[in-house]
Amino acid sequence: MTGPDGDQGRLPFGGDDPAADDAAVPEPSEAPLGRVVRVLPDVAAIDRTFDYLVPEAWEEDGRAELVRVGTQVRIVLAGRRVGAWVVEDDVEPPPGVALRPLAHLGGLGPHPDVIELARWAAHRWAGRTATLLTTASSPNRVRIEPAQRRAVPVPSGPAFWADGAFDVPRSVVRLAPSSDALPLVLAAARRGDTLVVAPTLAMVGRLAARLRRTGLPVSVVPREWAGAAAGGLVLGARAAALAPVRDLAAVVVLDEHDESLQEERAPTWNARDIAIERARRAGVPCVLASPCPSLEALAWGAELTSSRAEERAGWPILDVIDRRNDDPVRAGLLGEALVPILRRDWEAPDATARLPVVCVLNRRGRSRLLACAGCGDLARCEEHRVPLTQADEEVFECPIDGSRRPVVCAECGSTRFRNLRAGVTRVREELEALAGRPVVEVTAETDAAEIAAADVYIGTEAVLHRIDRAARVVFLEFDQELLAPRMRAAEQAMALLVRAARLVGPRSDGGRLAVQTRQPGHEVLQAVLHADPGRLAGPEAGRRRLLGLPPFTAVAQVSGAVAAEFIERLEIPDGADILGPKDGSWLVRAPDPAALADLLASVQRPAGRLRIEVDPTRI
DNA sequence: CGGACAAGCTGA
DNA sequence: CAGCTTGTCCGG
Repeated sequence: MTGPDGDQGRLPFGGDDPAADDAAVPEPSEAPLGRVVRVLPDVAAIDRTFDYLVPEAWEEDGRAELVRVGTQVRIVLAGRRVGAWVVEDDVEPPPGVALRPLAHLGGLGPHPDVIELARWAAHRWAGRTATLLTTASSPNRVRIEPAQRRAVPVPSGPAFWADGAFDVPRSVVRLAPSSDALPLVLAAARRGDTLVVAPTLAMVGRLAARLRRTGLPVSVVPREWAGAAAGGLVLGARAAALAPVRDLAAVVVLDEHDESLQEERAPTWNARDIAIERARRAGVPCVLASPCPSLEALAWGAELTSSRAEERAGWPILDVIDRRNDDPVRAGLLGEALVPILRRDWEAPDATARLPVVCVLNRRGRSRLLACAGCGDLARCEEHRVPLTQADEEVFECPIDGSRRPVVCAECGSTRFRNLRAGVTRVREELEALAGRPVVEVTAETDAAEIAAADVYIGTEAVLHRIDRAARVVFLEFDQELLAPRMRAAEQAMALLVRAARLVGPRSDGGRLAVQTRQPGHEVLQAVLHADPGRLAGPEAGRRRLLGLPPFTAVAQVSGAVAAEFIERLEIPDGADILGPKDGSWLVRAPDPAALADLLASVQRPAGRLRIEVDPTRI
C-alpha cells in the first residue's frame, strides 16, 4: 500500500498520495543528497521562497521529472500542508538549513515565462508574486504533460488592415464602437497561437462563440486553462494576460481603455500592461484596440485609424442637449428636448422599433452641482475645471486644492445658485409623466420580467451593463461625469459614451445618443459628436504632460493605518515626489512605472494595514 | 497565515 | 507563580 507499487494505475499527479500524506514526515536531512527545488507557497502572507528536496522515491516512479519550474506541489511548512509553485530548479540551498521533502505532486502550473512575468508584475504593482501566480494558475488540477494541438488553417479575412496591425510590434488600433474586432483576432491567429484579452467575460463569450464557428481551436480561460496550455487561440478577461499559451505568436487587447482590465484589489495590476510586457518578452507583436485609446496606449504604440468616413459610420449620432438656457429650478432635470425621445416620437427602423429608451443618471458623486440661478452657468473652478462645492452660505471651495472664492457667478455676477441634484425615484416619476408611459428603474436587483414590461428605463450607469440593446440612450446629467474632480474623468466619461454607443449601434442603423449638458463644447462631447476621439486625446495629453500626471509620470496612492510611517521611510530620489496627505492618503510620483516600483520596493513595509494602489483610477 | 514562544497581566 | 492574553517572529 505504501510501497512504490501502490501508485500503479494512478496518474502520478492525481489524487491523494498515501505514501507522502500518511507516513510519518521524514526527519529533515542535514546533508541534502538529492535534487533541491525552490518553491513559493500559495499563502498570501508568506512572500518568500523555501527550498525542498525532491523525494528519492519520485525518481523511481517518474514523478521527479514532472517537477520543474511552474509545477504545483504541496509542502509541509511549519507543520502544516500548503500549496506551492516550483519557481527554481536544482538550487543550492543555504548552508545549515535542514531540508524537508516535497509532500505531494500537484498539477501543471504556469510556464516559467509566466512565472517571470508574474514576478515582474508583482514588482511593477508593488504586490506579492503569489497573488499573481494564483491568477496565472488553473482553478483545477491539470495533467502535467499537456496535449499539443494540431494546426488549424485560419480563414483568411477580407480586412487587410487587420493584418497590417501586426506588421509593427506595437499598434494601437482605433476601432469605432460598432466595428467588429473579429478580423483583428483572425489576423492575429494567422500568425500562430494567440492571446486575446477583453474587459468582460460577456465580450469574451460572444467572441469565442464566433471564433469556434470558424473551426479554430479556442480556449476560454480560466475554465479551459488546460486547453490554453495546449495552444491555439486563448481568450479571457483580465486574468488571461497571465494564462498559458503554448507558442505565443501574437497578443491582442480589446477595449484596452476599459478600467475593468485593472484589478481593483491590490496589487492593482492592469491586464493591458501585463499583455504588453508579455508580448515584449516573447518578441511577438501586441495590438491594442479601442474606440477611444487611452493615453497610456497612445504613449506606448503607433495609432492606426480607419478613414474618417469609416470611423464615423461606426459611431451613433450624438444629440447634445444644451441646458445652459434652461431655468435649473423650473425645468428641473428634464428638458423639453427629451419629450420626443421619451415618447418614442421618431421614425424608427424596424430593427430598433421594439428596443427600449435607456436613461442614465449617475448619483454616485457626492459633490453637488451648482448652477447660477441667473444665467444657468455652472459654478466651477477656472483653474482646475471642476465643479465647485459650497463650503458655506457665502463661500465656494475647489475640491482639488481647497481654494476658496465668494459665491458669485463668473458669467453674470449673480449671487444666487441652485442645486441641480435630484434623486432617481423622483426623476423616474417625472420621466413617467413626461413620457406618458411606464418607466422602470433598473438596478442590479430589478428582475428580467420587470425590465421586459417597459420600454423606458432609468438607472445609474449600471443600467448600461444590464441592457444589451437600446433604441436610444439618454444621459440626463452628464456634467457630473465630465467635470468630476478626477484625473481620468474625461476618459471615463468617454468610456461611458462608448458603452452607450454599443447599445444603440451605429448611425446607419439609427443609433442615437442624447446628452443633457451645460458643457456642449466639452472635448468629450465634441469627440463623440465628430466621431473623432483624437479631439479628446490630444488636449488631454497636453494637460497631463503639463501637470506631470500619468502616462507622463507614474503615480501610486498609499493609504492605510501605517501609510504615514511607510511614506516617512521613503528616500525620494531626484525626479520623484510625494503629494499629500489628503484624506489620509499620499501620492507617490516617479518619472515612470519602473522608477516608481523601485522606489516603493526600496523600503521595508511597516507591519499593519497598508494599501498601495499603483496607477490609481480615482485620483 | 498559523504555530511557537516570550513578555506582560491577573488572581490567589 | 500558574494560567491566560497579547505581541512578535518565522517557516526550508
